[in-house]
Amino acid sequence: MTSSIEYIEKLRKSGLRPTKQRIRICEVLFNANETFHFTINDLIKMIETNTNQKISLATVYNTVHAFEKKGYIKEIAINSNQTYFDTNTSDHHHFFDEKEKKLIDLANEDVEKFKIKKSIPGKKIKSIEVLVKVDSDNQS
Amino acid sequence: MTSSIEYIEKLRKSGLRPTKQRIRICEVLFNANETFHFTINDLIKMIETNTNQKISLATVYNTVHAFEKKGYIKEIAINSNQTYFDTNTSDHHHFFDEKEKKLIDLANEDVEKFKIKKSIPGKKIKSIEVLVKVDSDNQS
DNA sequence: CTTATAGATTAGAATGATTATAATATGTTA
DNA sequence: TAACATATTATAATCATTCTAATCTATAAG
Repeated sequence: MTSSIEYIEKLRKSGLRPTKQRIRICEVLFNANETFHFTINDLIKMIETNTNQKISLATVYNTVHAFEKKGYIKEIAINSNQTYFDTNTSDHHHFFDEKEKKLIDLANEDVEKFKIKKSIPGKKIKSIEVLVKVDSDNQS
Repeated sequence: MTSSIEYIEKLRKSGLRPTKQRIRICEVLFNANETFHFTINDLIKMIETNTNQKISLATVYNTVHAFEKKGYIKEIAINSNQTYFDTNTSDHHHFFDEKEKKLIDLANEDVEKFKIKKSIPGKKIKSIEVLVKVDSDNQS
């Protein structure tokens, strides 16, 4: 459990005004014991849990994008009609079950190190993401 | 250049009726010298080039999904508001320039082989996709 | 060659995530 | 405390994608 005072500090330090809404979103995202994946909709449901405070949809989008820009959360590259985010900002990868639309962390240590042997002139690598799509074992 | 007769065969063989629209889409997708990446919108523009034939948006979506299911094209896992497809169905990876929304092929040979050291009970691996996000060299 | 019909195409409406707008509220600095 | 830049909000707008249900067509059977 991190107190809201620390979130206020955190927000201020990165140039984001510590508003009620942002602090609440910090609590929801960063008080959990483990990191997790979420969509905007998931987040809204979590925000509304144990609170009668409601946060406008627009604010949730704005805040999530602001947090992403500051590196507090990461967007995950998958094909889905909804955007998935991850509170685990460390370097790691994912399994994705397309049927259940479920993401599972794949630690960096669980992927053998590999190098990209090609480069693009004028461009530099920002990130490398491995997405392992999985399917149920029992094929019908 | 593949003649439309071959596309008719190809479609019939996979249980898809060879309609004017599907044949035209085959021509656009598979007559090119090199494989390429496209969105539905790109495809519509290509279809309308050099032809006065118009294909309904719904048909383009239906056909693209049918072709994907048959394995003629592949969907690429990236974060974008639009879905990207690839006429290169072989095992390979991608660079992605988020600013320019541009995909570049990354051949399998250009990625060092690596193993996934973790598995998920009851699930089996369907595909492994590496996405290398790139950025302009000259940072402002 | 006709006909019957399952499957395909179509225009347009519906959906749903995301973004824009512009009015109101609030944190911060002087 | 005032002034102002920034944030929040409800709502509308956007835009890709999917749905609908009417019309059309490839094809298999007679």
